[in-house]
Amino acid sequence: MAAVSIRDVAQHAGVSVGTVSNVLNRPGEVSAESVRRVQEAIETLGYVRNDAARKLRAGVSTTVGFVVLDGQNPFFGDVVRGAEDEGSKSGIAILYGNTDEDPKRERMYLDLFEEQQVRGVLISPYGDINPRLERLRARGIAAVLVDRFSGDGRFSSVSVDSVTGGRMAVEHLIATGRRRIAFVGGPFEIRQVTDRLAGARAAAENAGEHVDLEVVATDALTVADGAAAGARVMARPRSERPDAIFAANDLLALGLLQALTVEGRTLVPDEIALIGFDDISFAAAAAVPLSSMRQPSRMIGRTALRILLEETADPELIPRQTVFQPELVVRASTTPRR
Amino acid sequence: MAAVSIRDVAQHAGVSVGTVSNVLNRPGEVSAESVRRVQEAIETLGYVRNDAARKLRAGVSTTVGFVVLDGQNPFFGDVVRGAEDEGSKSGIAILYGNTDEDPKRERMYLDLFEEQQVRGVLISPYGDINPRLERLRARGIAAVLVDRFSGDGRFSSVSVDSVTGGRMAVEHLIATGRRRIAFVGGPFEIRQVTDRLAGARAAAENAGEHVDLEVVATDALTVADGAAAGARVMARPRSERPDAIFAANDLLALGLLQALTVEGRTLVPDEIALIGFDDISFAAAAAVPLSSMRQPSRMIGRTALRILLEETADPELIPRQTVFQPELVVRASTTPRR
DNA sequence: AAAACTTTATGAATCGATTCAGGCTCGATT
DNA sequence: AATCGAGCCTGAATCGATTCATAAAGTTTT
Repeated sequence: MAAVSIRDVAQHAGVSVGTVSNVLNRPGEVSAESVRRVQEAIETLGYVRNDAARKLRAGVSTTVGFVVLDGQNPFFGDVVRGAEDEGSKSGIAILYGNTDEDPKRERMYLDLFEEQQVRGVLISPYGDINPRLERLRARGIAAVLVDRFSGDGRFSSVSVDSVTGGRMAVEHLIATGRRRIAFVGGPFEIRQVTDRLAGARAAAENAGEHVDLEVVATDALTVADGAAAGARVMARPRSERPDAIFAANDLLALGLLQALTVEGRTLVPDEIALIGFDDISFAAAAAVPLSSMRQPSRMIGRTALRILLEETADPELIPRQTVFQPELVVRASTTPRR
Repeated sequence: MAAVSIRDVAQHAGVSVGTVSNVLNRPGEVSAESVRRVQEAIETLGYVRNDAARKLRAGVSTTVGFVVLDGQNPFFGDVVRGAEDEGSKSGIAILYGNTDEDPKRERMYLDLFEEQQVRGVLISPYGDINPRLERLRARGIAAVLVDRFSGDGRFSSVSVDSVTGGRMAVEHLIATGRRRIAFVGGPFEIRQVTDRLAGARAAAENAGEHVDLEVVATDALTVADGAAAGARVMARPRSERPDAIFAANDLLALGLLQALTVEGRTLVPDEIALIGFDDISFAAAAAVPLSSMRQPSRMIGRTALRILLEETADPELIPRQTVFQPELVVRASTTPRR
């Protein structure tokens, strides 16, 4: 418990505590000699700033909270990594919370972050979270929505156009000759899921000819749920199966891929084409390399954190919506071997 | 900035600040009436405890730092998730830092966590980190090594027996008839890598007959490095290639799997058997389902956090090493189709 | 040489929760 | 009636960094 405080440093350097604080925070206003002496004292005593005291007095925090929908999903791993990179430029650390699509956990983490008085919150929300975020804002804690468009414009957001992404995915399936398409995804409390489905519907309706679009609902966006959905599809007689599946994310798609096999032979892509969403790094390495809608995940994280810091620096800023466009990545899972 | 402090609550409830604090921290010593009034005041004013002030005065923190070697690796995602689960039981949040095998970043995060005066630190270290951790300990911050055995017993650790894992993996390769084995992994600053190699060497030496074991070094444990290593192997004449590869982790193995193809046909497992380490959830969904050494990743995280909390509660505790055994998971990548 | 600035340093007040020595009430004990 | 103790409450002191009004020293201007 060798608690070395700023007072000890001041004493050792033969200056006042105010001067030490100035060396730490605005070295320009201190003489070179004092800076040298203080720095030497810091060195020899092994002084480390007490962030709690700093936060208490100055009201500034060096942590940002990040509430993530699904920590297991490499997509969010990449997003967090982007935020982390951007944060480390300015000494910001990430307080991390994984909700696993559970509103209770979501609330818990927001409470925790409020107690911590984080500088701001990045959140990929489950359901409607605005009232809770408004309250944080009233306390001076900004929030930026990640991977979710802020419909009412009350908060800044960084997202990918999921509707367009859904449309592009299904257009691709139609272009490669598929007509009986299934959308696999859920729960529908997650906005990205409904958006991707909406885009898929639009594509099906605007196709020149008739296209079936059925919805296979899942409880969560995981590999296991994908496999379960795939098993349900496989349980049907062959003629009633879709000839293409658009999965709401790559985890579901990888699960589906595992399930869509008969006697060791996969039905993908010949009988059933399969496309996912996110283009996580494992999509390319899948049993059948997976076509997917790529999101610039790392850039989403970087951008979200940058906007958050800008907004906390200047609270006058008006919320702004940043929307990236997804990119179609075609691989074997939608390319029939002739 | 409606900063509601304990003072406001006290005033509203008509009691002193001391009483409010007591209601918050030891409600048993306060009359039922006071508890009621204070709670009502907290409710109506929307009071939230200021963790910075609490930390400053009481010296207790509700955050734990977690320094992770590679945030992109789903294995660590699982470990973090385990720690998070265990922490949320007692209102502990995770401050997250990803070093990406960079000692500078590792130091940066430890500095940051020290400033934050976290309750303790979980770390999967790169290279030798003991002196730095000793310093944290002197400051009252405990540390538990994750996924790394603490050789000198100075700190508690939770890990998997990597030597045994390496041995089991190579024994499996030998048992399925392979004799020219390559170990792909690096950098050797990472203890797990050297341990797995040591295990592999032991297996090769103790095999009844002669077994070749070559080492193909990589710069990092990523899919990209695995692919690069695979390309180097493929550049050799066919007769000089190994007939089995043990990759230091699954990311490398997945990269290798991508590289080990000739004209669209994979050499795995017929010409080259391939086994990884970690059994991340994507191993099963790979192009050729990947054999791997499974680690109980989530349990590692839970256990590490539990031990950390126990140690911070009672500093007298002696460091202890928890070692789980890995489990061989055989899939197609080491099972030759006859 | 006096006046007017600059530059730099000082140290007390402050942030909000916790702690703890001391005080008050009221019923029980002597 | 005096004393004691239990139960509860009070409020000042405290944690460590920052801030800011004030002062001291040094430099330039008149």
